[in-house]
Amino acid sequence: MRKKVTLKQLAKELNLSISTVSKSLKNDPEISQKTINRVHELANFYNYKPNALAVSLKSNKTKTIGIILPEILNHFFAKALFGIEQEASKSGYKIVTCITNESYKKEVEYVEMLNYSSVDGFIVALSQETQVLNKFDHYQALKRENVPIVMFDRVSDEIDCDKVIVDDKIASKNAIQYLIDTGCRKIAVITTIGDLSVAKLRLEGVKEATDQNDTVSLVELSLKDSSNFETEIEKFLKNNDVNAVLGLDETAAAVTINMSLKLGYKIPNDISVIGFTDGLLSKHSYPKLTTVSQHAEDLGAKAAQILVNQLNNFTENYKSKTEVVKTSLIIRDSTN
Amino acid sequence: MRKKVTLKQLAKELNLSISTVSKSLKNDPEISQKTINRVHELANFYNYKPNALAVSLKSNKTKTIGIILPEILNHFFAKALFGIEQEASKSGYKIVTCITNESYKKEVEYVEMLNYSSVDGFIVALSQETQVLNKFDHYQALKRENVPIVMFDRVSDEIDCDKVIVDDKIASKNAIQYLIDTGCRKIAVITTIGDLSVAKLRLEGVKEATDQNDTVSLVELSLKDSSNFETEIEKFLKNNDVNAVLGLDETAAAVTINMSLKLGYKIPNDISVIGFTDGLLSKHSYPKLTTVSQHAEDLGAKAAQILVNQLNNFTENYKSKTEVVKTSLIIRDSTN
DNA sequence: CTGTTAGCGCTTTCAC
DNA sequence: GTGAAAGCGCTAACAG
Repeated sequence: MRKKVTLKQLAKELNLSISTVSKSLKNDPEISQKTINRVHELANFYNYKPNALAVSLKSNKTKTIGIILPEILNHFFAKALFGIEQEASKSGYKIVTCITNESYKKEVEYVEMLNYSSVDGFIVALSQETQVLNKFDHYQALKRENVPIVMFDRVSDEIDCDKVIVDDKIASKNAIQYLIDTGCRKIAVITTIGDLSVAKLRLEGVKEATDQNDTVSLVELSLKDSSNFETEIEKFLKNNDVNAVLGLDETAAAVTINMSLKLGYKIPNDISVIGFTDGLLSKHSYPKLTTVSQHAEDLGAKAAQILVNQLNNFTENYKSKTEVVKTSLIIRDSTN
Repeated sequence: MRKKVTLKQLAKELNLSISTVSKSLKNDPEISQKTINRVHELANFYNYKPNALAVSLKSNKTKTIGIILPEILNHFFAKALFGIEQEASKSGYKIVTCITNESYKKEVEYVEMLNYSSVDGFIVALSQETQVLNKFDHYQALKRENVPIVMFDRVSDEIDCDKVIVDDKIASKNAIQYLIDTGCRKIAVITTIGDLSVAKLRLEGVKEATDQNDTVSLVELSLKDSSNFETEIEKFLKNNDVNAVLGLDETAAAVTINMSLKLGYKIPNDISVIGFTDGLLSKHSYPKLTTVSQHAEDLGAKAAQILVNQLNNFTENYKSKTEVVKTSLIIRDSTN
């Protein structure tokens, strides 16, 4: 078993002191060029790398970012994680990923654990339960210790930190407007995530669009986790003769498509469907689903960028901002 | 800015030595109950938690597992990651996730970085490029340092370590057999991942099944990353009058379904489709896709379990094993 | 029972 | 130019 080389061993072998070796490796001008060369040579030979743990203990920096996600099987968060990882690794940061499964308790545990593992900062998307309970002591604790936090997508006004969100309200307003413009008059809004902040914003956008237009009628269906989405949506579609559906989340949109097909409706001739989604569903579904793309990767990358920036230019009195990433309505032609 | 409390500060405030405080916190029987109580009280008051970095530096254990994944947008790996995270966190391990984007160079960099960050062990799925180049020095280096590695799904015979794989060969054999049993005689095999070890195994299974049955004819389509999958598959389906397709990966299967529908084929009446996939595609597609489920979560969980086990019972001479997780053919009735 | 000491691997100040 | 020494926060062997 070959162990990792330490400064001590290099020093011994070179008949130098540890501090001289350390300085040489940093090309400190104090040290003679000759010594520097000798040290580098041996260090290369042994493929010396400083022990990150020791460096961290000394510097109080770990070059590690803690990531708190509610889920990972949801493609939106997988994409966001990808964006985060790409951006973080560019700046030499590692990411420690924790998945709360939408549980408040797990979220608290993870935040504490990562904090005691001395991550340099956090990127967080709140769990559903946390948003419902509205309890954020675990983040306030971080703030007190001046640990930078960047929240994305699932955020809360009660925490003063940088945030990266999507323009949900405008996006859903635009989506509805698009449906209206293409001639839809009876529009349904279906969601399986009514509890979340994002769903509320999206609904506001819907209201704004329809309020300006009294020839349009609106029906809503909000499904709980416990219900059978397929059955409920099928029933809903049968009972409400709508000519368009806006799915506020990917599941709602996908199930709507499938149930429409099952009922023999032609898309988009009989019924138009738009979904909030970044998933494969929409990419590979047939007929193609028109979607509000949330640019999850950008969202994640942006969050990482902001955090890394903060970590690199630490300032005592920092004023936090909220960055809004624009969505886009991706219209996919189903005849293609 | 409130900083974290250290043993030193507790000791000072209690007029005790650091070591007495340290022992008290561990309820060392050497220490008087009274002292123990005093210490615990103050520690609770300050919400003391040992500095993980210092503990790691001392113990040479970080309670951290390095995860090397080729991608994360692929649902299979997202599920595997989920399984890993769940299992690891059960045992108090954190995971540091790195995504190679199928690049050999990035893989090497990440492995080295994580190793110098002193992760306790690795869970790896090889990148495509690494499998093609067949270069594994970065893992041999770990082996020399006795760092445990568990590989899953994308593995190599050239590295002696624990492996968790899926019974790809048997699975595809069974899938083909199922198609034959349900009356298919002209069967196509389509893949977009021809380079990977798993694809090769799956193809072997196909051959075994068809070799035993000379009334069955087989056509193959292997697509490169560069080609336009949709166009190619559509053309292929038009030119080959097959009555069944086995997609060796999710993309192949999904695109096949879509193109079949586009061409007006009824599934499964005109054409049967089975796909190797664990994705949402199959879950939400309509008509339902019959799939070979690779139990990605189980795969990840198993890998984590094996690694944690090794980490907890370190033995100098360990004989590595390969664990095979069974797939299952999930037959989804499209009329339902 | 409690305290002293050394050491994990590194950085950095201050002497020589 | 080089080295000794202190210290990051913790553990553990050893003394008292």
